[in-house]
Amino acid sequence: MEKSPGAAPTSSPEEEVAADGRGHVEDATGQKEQATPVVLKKGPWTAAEDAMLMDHVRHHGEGNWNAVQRVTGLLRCGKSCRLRWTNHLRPNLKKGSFSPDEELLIAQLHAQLGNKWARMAAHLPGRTDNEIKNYWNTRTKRRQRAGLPVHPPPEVQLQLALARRCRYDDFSPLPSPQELSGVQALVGAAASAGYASSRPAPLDLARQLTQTTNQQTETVQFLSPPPFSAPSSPWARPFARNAQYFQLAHSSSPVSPTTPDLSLGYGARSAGADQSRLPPLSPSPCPRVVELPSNQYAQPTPPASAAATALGGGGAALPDHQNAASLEKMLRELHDVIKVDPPALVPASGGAALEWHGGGEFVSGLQALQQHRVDDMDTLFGLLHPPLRRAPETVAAAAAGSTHSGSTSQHSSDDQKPTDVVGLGLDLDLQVAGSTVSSDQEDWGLDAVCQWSSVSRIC
DNA sequence: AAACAGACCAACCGCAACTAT
DNA sequence: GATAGTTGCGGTTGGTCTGTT
Repeated sequence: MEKSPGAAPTSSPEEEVAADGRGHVEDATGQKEQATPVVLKKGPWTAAEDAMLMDHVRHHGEGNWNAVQRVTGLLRCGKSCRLRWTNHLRPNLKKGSFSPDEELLIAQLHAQLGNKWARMAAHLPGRTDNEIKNYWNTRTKRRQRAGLPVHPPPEVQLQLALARRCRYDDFSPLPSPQELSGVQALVGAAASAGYASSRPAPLDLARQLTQTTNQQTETVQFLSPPPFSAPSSPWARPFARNAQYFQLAHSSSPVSPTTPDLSLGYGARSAGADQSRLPPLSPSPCPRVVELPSNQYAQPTPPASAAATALGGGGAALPDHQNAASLEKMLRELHDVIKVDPPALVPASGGAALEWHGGGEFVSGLQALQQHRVDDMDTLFGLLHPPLRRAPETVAAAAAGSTHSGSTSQHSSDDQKPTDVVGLGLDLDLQVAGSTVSSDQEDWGLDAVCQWSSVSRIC
């Protein structure tokens, strides 16, 4: 796909324009407006031109680009020479696709800086502003076409915040529920449109995951999107294309051995880039968090994901709704946006009510969680911003109501579940009917019929 | 196999800031 | 201080490639 810098010339004489660097160009008839114009070439550079430019820089150094034409006779304006050198010829340029780390960093930088490509490039050694700009624009376009927000989805923002906490002890604020309102908007739209049924998961995530990840303990991405997320959203499509980034990341990952856990469900394209020089802004592995059992995905859903799980985890038929198609699309996008994990854990006898009161605490419902998750959730909450920690009474309630004493390592995958609720700022009262949860984590919820009976409260 | 659409990339353009005269 | 020249930046365009219909 990538064109070589020295691609064969495609410019024809018609592509050449007369210019002396001060805007003297041919008129429509080809007549020169000046008597002695220098005809400067446009279009792709040839290998010979590259060689001339490189030779010039070698002998005269960078800068004074307008002199290149005078000194070497190269029929390119200074601007063009500078661009060519900067973007293609200068040493230490990193060619190839962006690594997941770089993509993460770009997303973060763009959220902070906006379209300041040059400043962003300063954080990405070997990358050019043009490269970053192109990268971002293609994704922006894609997302806009899909009617999705341009910036990373909420869980990515949360992920970034968590990564900072893990790696740099950075306790800057987590995304607020307000900042995460995009997800709620989708959920609310679904609710207000009367969507009260479940749909089949875009893909049978849990089953696939159960089959593919139960054998061994892997390093998994903390709060990562599900590995087989339906590629209906632009955030998820690249993920689907590069599933190796987003699934279980072995230490021997061919992609990014040093940064296996923070790849995102958006935009990853290729591997092999040097990961060793990440600037401080780049999130990176968080060993004390990411070493999770491989059955993480097969375990009960985070309360947070419960919202989306209710949409995607059930096996019932599509709703008989006149807008079912559009809703289906919307909900699928929602599913992608929040990167739903397998269906929610619920007590065998009924529904689990989980409430998140925007910036407050979990105040109810956690007793439905089982004992063996408590310690891990505590660990998780310890990573979060203090206001997001669980209320002590909730912890106690969860402990009291538990009947399991499974090992932490076995069930730490649940860490992320409550966090999802917190991070996504969802105020849910999710009821999952018709499902039972066995102690066997593989059984839960796949065939449940989920209902959004109280979803309107979100709005 | 052909047509089409989307993704990706290189390069150009215009403008603004900076520097030299 | 005014002007010209240079450099840097961001927006945009057009070509090529790839995947899909």
